[in-house]
Amino acid sequence: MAGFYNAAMLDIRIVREDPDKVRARLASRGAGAEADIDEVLRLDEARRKGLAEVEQLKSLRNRVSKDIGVLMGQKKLADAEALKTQTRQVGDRIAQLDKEVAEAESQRDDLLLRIPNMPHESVAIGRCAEDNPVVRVHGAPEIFSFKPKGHVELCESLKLVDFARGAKLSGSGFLLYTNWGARLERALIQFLLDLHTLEHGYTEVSPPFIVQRECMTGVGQFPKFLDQAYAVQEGTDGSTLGRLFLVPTAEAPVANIHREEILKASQLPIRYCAYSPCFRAEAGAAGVGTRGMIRVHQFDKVELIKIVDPAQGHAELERLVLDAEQALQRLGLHYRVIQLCTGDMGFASAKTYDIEVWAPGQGGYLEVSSCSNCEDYQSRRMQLRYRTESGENRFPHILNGSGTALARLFVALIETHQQADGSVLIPPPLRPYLRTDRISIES
RNA sequence: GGAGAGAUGGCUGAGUGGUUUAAGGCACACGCCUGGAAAGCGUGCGUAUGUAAAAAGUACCGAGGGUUCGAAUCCCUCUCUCUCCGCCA
Repeated sequence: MAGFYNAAMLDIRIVREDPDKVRARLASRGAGAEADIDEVLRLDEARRKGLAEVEQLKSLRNRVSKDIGVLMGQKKLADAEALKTQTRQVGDRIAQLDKEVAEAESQRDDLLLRIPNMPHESVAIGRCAEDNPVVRVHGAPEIFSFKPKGHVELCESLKLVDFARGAKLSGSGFLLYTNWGARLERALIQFLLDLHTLEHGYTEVSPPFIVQRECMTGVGQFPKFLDQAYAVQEGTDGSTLGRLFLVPTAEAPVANIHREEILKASQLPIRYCAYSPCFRAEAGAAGVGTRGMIRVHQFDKVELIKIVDPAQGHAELERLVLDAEQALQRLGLHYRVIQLCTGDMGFASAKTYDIEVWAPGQGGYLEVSSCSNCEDYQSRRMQLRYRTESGENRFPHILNGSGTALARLFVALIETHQQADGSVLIPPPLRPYLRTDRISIES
C-alpha cells in the first residue's frame, strides 16, 4: 500500500524538480507556507533511498523463494533448509526498511496535506482583502426616496425570520424562517436550481448532508480546518465521534462523487449543481460579529461543481462566474465581481473570484459567491483521474462556485426591493415560485 | 441490533501456500482478411513506482496486522455490499 496513495495536493514531482518555483509561488500567499518545502524534500529523499534498497532485497528474496520451491519439488530438502536459514535475515532487514520507508512517506504526506495550493500566474499579488482587484460591476446601488431599512427590521416587521426563537432552538447563529420568509427561501432555492439545470446545463444532484472524513480531506477542508466543522457522533457512542461531519458546503460531497475513479475523457466536462444546507462552526471567529442573517452557523446554498480537462480549467472558471452572476441579474440586484489576490485566497484554490451583492440596508457589499478553480489540487488528493485519448491518466481540474449562498442573497433581495410602505416587491422571475408579486405586512 | 453470504484488473470470472507474483471470456486498440463491414485469425491491453526515455525491478487481489524462505490463498481485527429477521421516517 505504501506509495500508492500519493495523498498530496502538490505534485511531489514538481516539488522535487523545481522547489524554488514552488517556494516562490507559495510565498506569494503570505502565510509562510513555503517553509515546509525543505522538510518535504528531505523526507522524500529518505523515502526514495530506502525504497531503492528494499526493492533490491525483495527482488533477491523473490528469486530465492522460487528456488526453494523448486528444490522442495525435487525433494532436496536439506538444500531448501539451507536457503531458508540464509534468507531469514533478508526478511528481517526488509521488514525494518519497509517500516522506515512508510514512516518517511507518511510524514512527508502529512506535511504536504497542510500546504495550500499554488496561485495561478494570472492571480494578482497582494496581502489581504484590500488588495483584491474589482473585475466588473453590474448595475448601481438602488436610489431610495426614503431611508432603506436593514434586513433585521424588515424580517421582524414582515415576520420573515424569528431570530429570538431560532436562537432558542439552536443557539445564536441559527435562523427560524417563518411564513413568507420560509417560502421565499424555498422559492429562491428552486429558482436557482432551475436556472442552472434548465438554462446552464448543470446536472442536479442531491447529496448526503453528512460526509466522511475522506470527503473533507479530498476538497482540502481537512486536516487544516477541522475545527471549523461540526463533527457528529452516533447517540452516546463516543467512539463514533469524528467519523462523520456536517457538510460546510455541498462541495464536500459533490466534488467527491468520482473520488478514486478513472473517468473517460469523453465524460468531461462534468457539471453538477446541488442544493444543501451548510454548517459552519467557525470556531475562533465565533459568536458576536454581525447581528441578523449575515454570519450564521447554518445557511442554504446552491453549489456548482465542474470536473474538466485541465486545458479548459480557467476558461470554465470564467463561465462559472457568469452562471452565478446570472442569478443576481435576474433578481435585479446590483453586484460586483472581485478577484481574490494571492494573500486572500482559500486553501485549495489556484484562482478565485468572489461575487459581492449590494445590500442597501447595510450600505455595503455581501459576499454571496466564491468561484474557484482548484486545478488538480483536489483531484490529486482524492485520486480522481481521467484517461486521455492516448491512454494516459491525468488529474482533471475541479472547480466550485456558489450559485449562490442564500441567507445573504435573501438579505440583499429584501433590502433592495423594499418599498416605502414597508412591503417587499418580488422580482418577476421569482413570482411563479412564490405565487405572489409582493410580500407585505397584511399578506 | 441478530443470523448468513460475499468483496479478485473497465466488466465477467478462475484460482484453498511455490513452474500463476492473477487463467479464460467480454469490452477496447492495432494488424491480417474484405469492395466495405461483421465473423474469423494474430498482436497488444490493470494501477502505481522506477527511467532522460525505455527495459528490468518493486508494490497492489476491500483495509490493516500476523504466520512463513514464500500469502490472492492460512490466522486475527476492521470496513463495505447483498439476503433474511427486528426496529424505524
